[in-house]
Amino acid sequence: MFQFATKTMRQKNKPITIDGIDKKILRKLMADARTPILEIGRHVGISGAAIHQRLKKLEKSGLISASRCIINPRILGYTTLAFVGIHLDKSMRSPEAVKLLKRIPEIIECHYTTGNFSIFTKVLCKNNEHLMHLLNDSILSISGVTSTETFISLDQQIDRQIKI
Amino acid sequence: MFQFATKTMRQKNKPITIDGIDKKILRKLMADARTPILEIGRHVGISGAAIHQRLKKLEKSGLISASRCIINPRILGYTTLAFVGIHLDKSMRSPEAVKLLKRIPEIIECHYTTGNFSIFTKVLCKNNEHLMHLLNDSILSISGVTSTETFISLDQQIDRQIKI
DNA sequence: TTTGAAATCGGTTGACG
DNA sequence: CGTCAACCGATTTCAAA
Repeated sequence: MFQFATKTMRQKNKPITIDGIDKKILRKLMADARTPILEIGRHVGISGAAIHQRLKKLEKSGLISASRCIINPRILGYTTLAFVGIHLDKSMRSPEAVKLLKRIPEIIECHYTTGNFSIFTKVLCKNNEHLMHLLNDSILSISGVTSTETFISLDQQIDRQIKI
Repeated sequence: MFQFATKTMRQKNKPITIDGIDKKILRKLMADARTPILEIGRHVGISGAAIHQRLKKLEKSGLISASRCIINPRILGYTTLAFVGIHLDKSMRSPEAVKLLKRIPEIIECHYTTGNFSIFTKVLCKNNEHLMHLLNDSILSISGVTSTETFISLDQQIDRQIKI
């Protein structure tokens, strides 16, 4: 099976230009990472060997950065998705805070941001009570975190990658 | 090759309990969706056929919802990631706005949220100038959108799925 | 870049413990 | 749930166009 290189295996990225065939390959694999190379080949009208080579090129360029199976958190009882903006005391060094945030499994994204917050996170909880404990017991207990603002996702209407 | 079922093929989700072997399978596939079933089998110490059966179970449960290859937008020149909160006029029906937002390819996430915004989005742009045009020409030009607030991601420190 | 062929390996199924 | 065996299809490599 064609397998994408891991980070440590990967060489320095090469500049790349992608054509229509590359786009078709990417679209197929963005929809289903396990689409067989031969099936892609039949779809775009060239041989599997050619798809294989193009895939190696796309991978070396860094454009394909990973392939993941996507877990539906609802099935595990995680039904609350929220965004949490974090205000840090100006005496607090952000990297320290982020180091501690990385240990909190409910935090699935964390960004340094411009605007009203020092740090902006996306979190996944079982329910609102779980979210409350996450805020009070985990996030607000980090020294330097002065306050948070929470935006609970009531319904996600769009979830997609960059358009190819 | 093992391929995950598409949405239309999938049956109604069944309740599920997952054990340690299931967790190992999931972790492998979350890291690389193209890991061969036989390799997973060698890793956890059971046959490929058994892994195959478990995978079908995990898929039917809905826990594995997709498998995607992940594109690195930077390679295509998209270097600006931002969160944009949107305020809607109370006369505007949100579904209308969302319908229009879906047509904007730079918007990769869109949520109805609690808190200060009607709608909260995640957007991907080539640079700050592109972001400015997205805000002024695309988002703010939607009728009912009264104002936006932008949080540009300066650096993403965490990006992961739910912990299994 | 693409191809076809050859060799190797993986996915899938069914019968059975 | 698990194995094994058998079949079929996919991946990978390479010489050649």
